[in-house]
Amino acid sequence: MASHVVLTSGAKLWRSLPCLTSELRLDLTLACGQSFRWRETAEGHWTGVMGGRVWTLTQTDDRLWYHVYTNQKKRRGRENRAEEQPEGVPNVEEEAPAVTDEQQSTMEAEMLREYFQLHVKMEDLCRHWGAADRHFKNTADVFTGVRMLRQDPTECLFSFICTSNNHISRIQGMVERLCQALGVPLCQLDQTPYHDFPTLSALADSSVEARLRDLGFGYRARYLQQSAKMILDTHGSQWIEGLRRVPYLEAREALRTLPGVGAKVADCVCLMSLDKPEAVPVDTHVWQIAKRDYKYAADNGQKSLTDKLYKDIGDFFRKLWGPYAGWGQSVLFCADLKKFQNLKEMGHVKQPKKEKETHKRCKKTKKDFDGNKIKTESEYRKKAKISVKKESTL
DNA sequence: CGTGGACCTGACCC
DNA sequence: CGGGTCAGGTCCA
Repeated sequence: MASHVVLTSGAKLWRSLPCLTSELRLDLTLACGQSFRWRETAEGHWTGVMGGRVWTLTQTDDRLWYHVYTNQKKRRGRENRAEEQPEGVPNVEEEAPAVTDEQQSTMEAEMLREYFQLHVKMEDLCRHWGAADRHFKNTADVFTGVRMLRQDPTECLFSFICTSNNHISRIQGMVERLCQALGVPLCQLDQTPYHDFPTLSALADSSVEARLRDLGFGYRARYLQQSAKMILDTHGSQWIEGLRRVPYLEAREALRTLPGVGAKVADCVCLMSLDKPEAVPVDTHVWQIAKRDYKYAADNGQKSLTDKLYKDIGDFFRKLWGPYAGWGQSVLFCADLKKFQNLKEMGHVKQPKKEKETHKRCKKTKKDFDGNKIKTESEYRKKAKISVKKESTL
C-alpha cells in the first residue's frame, strides 16, 4: 500500500522550487485556519489535497519541496461506490494526456506558485507595514512567512460556511467528513483516504442536509445544501469563480445573498479565494486585536459586532495597511491563535528543548496541538499585557 | 441602526 | 463522569 513520503528517504520522489522561509512558513500558513485540508503527516511534512491532487510539502531554508501522489484509477462500470460518488461528479485526472515528467513537474510547480501566491513579496509588504506600525512589526518579526493562500473558491466558500460559531479543531473534522462523504476519492496513504472537495452538484442534492446532520454539522447542514442549490439554480456552476473578476464589494454582496454567509464568511471567501486582498474578515479575534493592540474605539462599550462596526474596523485596517490589508490581518490573526502562543514566548531566545516538546505534542494529539494553553480571559489579558510590555521595551 | 437569543456540536475545563 | 462555557457567526424578531 502507498504511504506518505518524507524528504529524507527518497530524494528522487521530490521536486522543489526556490522559496525562502521568510516568504513562506508552511506550518503557520497551512495550520492557521485558512484551509482546513492540510495535516502534518511527518515532522515538517504537510499532506493535503489541492487542485484535485494529493500533495506532501516540506521546506528547507531556501526551497519548497513537493511530491504529488498518483491518483488511484477508477475502474469504470464496476464500482460499487454509488454512495460516495454522486452522479455528475467529474473524475479528476481521468485519461490523463501523455505528458513528459518534465512538463508535469513544470505544471505542478506553477500550481504551487499560484496556490501560495509567491509573486506577492511578503517581505516587502511586512517591511512597509512595520515601518508605520510598531505593533505589526513586533508581531511580524516572529510570525514571518504567514501568507494568504489562493484557494479554490468553492472549497473556500463551503468550508467557511462551516466555521460559524465553531472552533478550528472541530471545523477540520467536519471538512474532512464532508469530503469523505461527498467528494471523489483520490488515493489512500497509510490507511488515510484522501478525497477531493465535493462539487456543487454533490452538495446541492436534497439528501445532503440529513446526511450532514448525521455527520455532526448541526444547523450548518442546511446552509451548505441550500447555498449549493441556490448557486446552481440561480447563477450556474461557474458563478463563484466568476466573482474573481468583479470588484470586491460586488463579490462580497453577491456572496452574502447565500444562506449561512454573513459579512465575515463573505470576506474570508473574498480574501482567500477571490483575489480580493483588501478584504478584512473581522471576527472576535480581529475585534480583540483592534481594541487591545490598536486602541480602537477605546471603551466604546460595544456589545456586538454590528454591520457598521464591522465595516469601520475593516476600513481602519485598510487605511492603516492599504490594498493588501487582508494579508496584514492574517499575520496578526495567526499570532493571536492559542496554538501558536509558544512561538511568541520563545522570542529571540533559542530553546531547543522546548521546541522538541512542542513537536512531540503535535504528534501525540495529532488533531489539536495547542502550545501553551490560555485558560481564562483574565490570563489571556495578562499575557497580552506581558507581550505589550515586552514590545515597549524593545 | 443596535440588541438579545436561538442555533448544533464537541472540546475543554472544573 | 456531569455540567458549564465557548468557539474565526448568522439569522431573526
